Amino acid sequence: MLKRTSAEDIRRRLADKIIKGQLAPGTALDESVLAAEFSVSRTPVREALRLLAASGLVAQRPHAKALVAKPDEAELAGMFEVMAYLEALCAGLAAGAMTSTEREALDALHQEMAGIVHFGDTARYAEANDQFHARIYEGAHNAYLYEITQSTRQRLQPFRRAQFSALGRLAKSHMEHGVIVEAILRGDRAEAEAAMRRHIVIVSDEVQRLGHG
Amino acid sequence: MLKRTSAEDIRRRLADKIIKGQLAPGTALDESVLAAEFSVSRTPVREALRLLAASGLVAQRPHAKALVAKPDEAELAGMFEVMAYLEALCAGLAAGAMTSTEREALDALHQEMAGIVHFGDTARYAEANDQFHARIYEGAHNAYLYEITQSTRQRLQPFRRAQFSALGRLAKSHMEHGVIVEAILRGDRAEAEAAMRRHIVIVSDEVQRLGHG
DNA sequence: GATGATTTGTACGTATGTATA
DNA sequence: ATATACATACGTACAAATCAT
Repeated sequence: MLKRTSAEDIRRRLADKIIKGQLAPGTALDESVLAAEFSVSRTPVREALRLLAASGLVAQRPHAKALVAKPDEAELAGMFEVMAYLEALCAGLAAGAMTSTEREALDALHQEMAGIVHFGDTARYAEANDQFHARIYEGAHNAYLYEITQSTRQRLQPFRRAQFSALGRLAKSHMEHGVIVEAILRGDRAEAEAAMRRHIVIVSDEVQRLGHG
Repeated sequence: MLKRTSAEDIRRRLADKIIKGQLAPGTALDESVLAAEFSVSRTPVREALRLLAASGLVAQRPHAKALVAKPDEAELAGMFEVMAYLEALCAGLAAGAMTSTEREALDALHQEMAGIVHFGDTARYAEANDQFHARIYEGAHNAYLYEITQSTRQRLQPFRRAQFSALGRLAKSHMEHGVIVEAILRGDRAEAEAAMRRHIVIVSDEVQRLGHG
């Protein structure tokens, strides 16, 4: 899927900015401005915006400026609900399908994250957390499931950014991971699924609580 | 999401052709040829192809012609696995969330399909079948779930086309639907989920059996 | 393996539709 | 409400890269 085109490059850079919160939901994306910013013509910018719209990060209407997607409360709740189910499915399948190498790598990463928690490095934890979940998605050994789960995660990322700032959330998150890892390592599909589901529901609740406050 | 642009129009028409099998998996899509066919320039055609690539119906590589997507056996199996899970999730949620109006409409459609089965009209049944499943997706009252389930269904459509040609499949399909409808009508989430899952697994097996020859 | 024909990728200009004064 | 300004949608020309020969 790698495309060495300017359009693909711009797509990736814009997606990064949206995911990292440098472009807040609701922000207007002017083609000419972006073209100047990236030193290209409007054509590849247009194509990048189209792709972002297709993946749901951007909302487009004919003849109107593209906006960074801004789902309302209900839409967000629905997406988090689906996210919980998808991640749970990944964890359950991973418990049954992961190779021993993958299981060891997951366990190693989990141990490593204990150290990050200890130092309270939220930025590094957030990064490792993405990797942790990605490894479980991969572990399900289902390319399509990986694709849609990762895509859903990306789409929700702008709204989960501050989650680890909450007091004690880092340590709790790591403990929840521990239950998931244990279940996956012993091949307990049902418990892996249930534990992941609980984990994501907690994250969703936390995020939506913060969103309201 | 409605776009009155030539690009969106072309996207829809191409998607239709792919879904209906008029453009077989693996077929090359030449931008200039399509432009001539639709009496427009290459620009809107390119954008349509980009959107189709994003939704997974076509595969694009830089500087190479776009091809109608042709997943291999393993990818197809993975997609069907996810499909079963997503549809089951929809059915389960629908059992709990549908309004009485929606329940009645679903039941009415199911009854109507009994007549279609009786006449053995496979084309009409296929159409009604899409509607049947779509109503259940809607009934889950989750816009995002609707979106990805429908998208997955579309992506699989080219590979499920001949399913109702199999002897007796029409009647069996309708019976399986009956179990699902009954569970949804009485609000039995677990059974609705399980019944839908069984239904999709049967369809998947049937399709993949036919695919092998 | 190199070269030419063909096709995609990008730039830019015009037309069309939207939004604001 | 009408008109003006402005951004997007589309068409066309050229550049770059692929793949067939």
